[in-house]
Parts: sequence; C-alpha cells; structure tokens
Amino acid sequence: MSIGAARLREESDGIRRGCVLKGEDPALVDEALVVDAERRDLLGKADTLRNQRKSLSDSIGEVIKGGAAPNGPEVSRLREQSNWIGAEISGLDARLALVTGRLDELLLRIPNPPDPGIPEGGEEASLIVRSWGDPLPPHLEPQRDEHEAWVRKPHWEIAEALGMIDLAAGAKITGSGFAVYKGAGAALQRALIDFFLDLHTREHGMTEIWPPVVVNEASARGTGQIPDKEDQMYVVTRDDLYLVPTAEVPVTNIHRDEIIEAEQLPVRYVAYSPCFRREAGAAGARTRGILRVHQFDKVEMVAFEKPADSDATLEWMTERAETCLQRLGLPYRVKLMATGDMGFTQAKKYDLEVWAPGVEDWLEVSSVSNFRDYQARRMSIRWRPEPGGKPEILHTLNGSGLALPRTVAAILEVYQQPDGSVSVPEVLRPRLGDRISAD
RNA sequence: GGAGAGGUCGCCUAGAGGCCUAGGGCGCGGCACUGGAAAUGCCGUAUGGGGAAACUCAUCGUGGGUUCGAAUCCCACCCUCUCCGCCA
Repeated sequence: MSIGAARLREESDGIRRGCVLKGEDPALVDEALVVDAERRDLLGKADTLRNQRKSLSDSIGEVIKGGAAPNGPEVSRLREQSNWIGAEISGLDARLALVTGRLDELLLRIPNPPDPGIPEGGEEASLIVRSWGDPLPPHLEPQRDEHEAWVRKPHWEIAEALGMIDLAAGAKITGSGFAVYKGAGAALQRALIDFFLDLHTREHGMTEIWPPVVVNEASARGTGQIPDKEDQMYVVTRDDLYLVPTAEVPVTNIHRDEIIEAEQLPVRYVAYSPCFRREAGAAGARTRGILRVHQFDKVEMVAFEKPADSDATLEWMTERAETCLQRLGLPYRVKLMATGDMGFTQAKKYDLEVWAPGVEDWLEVSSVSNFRDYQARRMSIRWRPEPGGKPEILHTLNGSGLALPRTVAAILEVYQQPDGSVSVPEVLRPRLGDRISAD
C-alpha cells in the first residue's frame, strides 16, 4: 500500500506533515518528487520514440506493399532507422524500470498521513474516548473481591484447572506458542466464533466469508504484508504461499483489481479465520499463556466504502466490535490512537481493550482502522461515482470483531467463581450451558 | 500428477505478422420516430500513464523472446474446461 504519485504531487505539504507526525523522515517526500519528475520525463521521451517507430514500421509495410523488395535498399534504410530508434527505446526503458522501482520503493516508505484532529504524539498521547462496564479500579484492591475475599486467578490457571487449554501438548505437537484447546475450551472457541459471526451477519448486515488461509504473493503484497511485515508471516517456500496473519489479507484481496459499481457499495464482509504470526522476538510477562501465540482465531470485519462514508463507517464498525463485548458482559475501554501510536498505514484507528481482572491489565481484543485510499490504491480497488464515469479509488476499513484468545482470557477472569468454576456469559449459554466446571 | 482444449472490451464472439487506432452481437446510455411504448434507425459505450489541450503511449491471461513491426510466431508460467490417476 502506498501514497500515489499524483497525490504526492498535489498534497506534498500534508504528506510531509504526516511523515513528521508518524516519526518518518519528511525528506522522503522531496526525494520522491524528484524521482517522479524524472520518471515522467523519461516516459514522455520513450512515448515519442515509440510513436516514431510505429510510423516507420507502417511505412515499411506501405513500401513493401507498393512493390519494393523486402531486402532492397529502400527497406533496409528504413529498417536501420527503426533499429536505431528501438535501441534508444530499450535504453530509456531500462532507465525507466530503474527509476520506477526507486519511486515505488520511496512511496512505500511514506506513511499514510493521520486524519486531522487526532492527538499528536506517541503512546502517551493516545486517548481513552469512552469506556463501558464497571471494572474494579486496578489501583484499589485489585485481587480481592470485597464481598467474598477470594483471590482472582489469571486465566492460564483457571484454564488449566478446568482442562480447557493445553499449552504443553501444543508445544509437543508444533512448538511453543501453539495451543491445544480441549473439552469446554474447544467448545468455547467454537461458540465464540459462531456467536460473533451470527451477530455480525444477522444484526449488522455483513456478508459472511470463509476465506482461504494460505495466500499467494500478490495478495500478501496487496494488503502490505510484503514488504512491510514479511518476517511476521509463515511462508510455504515450496509453493510460494503465505499463511495469513489475519483474514484481512484474503478478504480484502477479494476485490483486488476490480471496479465496484456505486450501487453495490458499501460492501461489508465478516470472516472467521485462524491467524498465523511468527511473532519473532516477542516474549515476556504480557505474552504469558494465550495472550500472544503463533496461531489464534479471529473474526474480522472488512469494509469497502465510498470515500465520503469512511469516517462514519469507522465509528459504526467500532461500535459493532463494542457490541460483541457488551453482549458478553466484558468491561472495556475504547482508545483513539495517537499519530505516533498507530501503524504506518492507518489514517485513524481505535483499539478496544478489555479488562482482565486476573492479570490486572487491559487486553487489546480489537483494532479498528480506516485506511482511506491507502490500501485500495495499491490493490487498485475502485468504484464508479457516476454511471459510465471515471472510476476512483475507494476507501477500505477493517476491524477485529473479535480476536479470540484475549476475549477468552477476559471471560475466564471476569466470570470465574470462588469454587474454581466459570459461569458462562448469558449469550453463550444456548451454546455452552450455564457453567464450566472441573467435572 | 498425466493427456487434450481454451483464456480477446461488462457478457458472447471474429481475428491466424502490417488493412487491429481490435470487427460484430448482446447489454447499457443518449438522440430520432411515437399520444405513450414496443419495434426500428443513428450516435456513444474498457483501463492505466503522460500532456493545459490537440493528442499520445501501454494493456488481447502473466512474463520473456523472435521481428522494422506481434492479439497473431516461439518459450516459460498462471488460470478455466474435458478425460485419466489420486483423494478427504
């Protein structure tokens, strides 16, 4: 994904400022402008030469049709001229390929400018915009319930006691960071996926997608996993395929290189998929248990919108993710990410953090982003504002709704009971029964 | 995996080195005819790049090659269909 060359020329000041806000070097913009100018210059020259060669070729045809010998002096003279122009074109093409490659490379390093009005700064500047539910204030007696005076356990202890998650088995089968879900643990996964998909399709009107979880290079490139986050992905080298790190990759690529008619918009998908992430170098207290694993499950929302609608859709999509947590009765807060705290490719992003009273921490369970035209440009996903009119790049958004492991962690910690069992959130009871207990 | 056929404009199809700046049909849009419509006729109808514009360049699955010149010939790959093999 990237800024387009045309936009670079038209909005260079804003893009420079975006670089500063996201901690990138604004000089990239000027460098890219220079390379772009060179590219257009070369393009013009090569086009003119091609035009000349075409005329020459045509006249060779004419002359031969007029009776000249194909190997006679007249034809040979024209052929020679054409060859000479051809050599020039080859030279220009070679330089053009070089310059275009250089431009692409520069454009890829220019971040999507943040929307106006987003708090400036790093993580500390990110803003809690609202919260829901009533978590125990972490700074007051976090580990004790004042009525029953029992110690809240972290989810890995609960899960182990109830035989729901077997990390050791996962490590044996595959390696560290792969979990085996068992019994009620497995059923909980299935129930949550089912619940989220039903909610988003039946009540939120999204279209369910069940995508491939292995994708080709073009798809990985389309959503920007290549070259940006290559180290994050598992690669099937024998077939040049990639295990998806999120359903965003296959689902967004559904419409790569397509023009969507205005009346089809908005297109809103929801997809469950397992997600595979190498998480190279990640380890530590906040990754314990199932908080950060190499394979996890997630239900992802993906939207294709008219540019004028993407602001509203970001809010809508965030609320749809919040609905998941509300129905599950899990207290959470919504964080508006500051300019330096969001990713390279997002224009605006909200994180949903659920309160996990056992580990006394806020866990990120959803991230909802508006990419504006940044992602769609690279994938050439367009829409047609006027029937028969010129296609324009549309806007894409996506958001988790929700990621399972941390949701499971929060459910276990919030709904744990003094006797070691876990009561099942109301909405899951039709699928799971009232209670998960050891026997 | 093996053998064969094929991938051309939104869809169907013509096209077999220069007449392709890709023809025809369907669909779609406009206009004419009409009281209104059907039918009919005329015109228009891909995408991207460059250019103020006129215009120009690229793209006939993708990438290479041959040639003065490639939708057309050669090579590799991808995809679809049929048959065979294998198989949840």
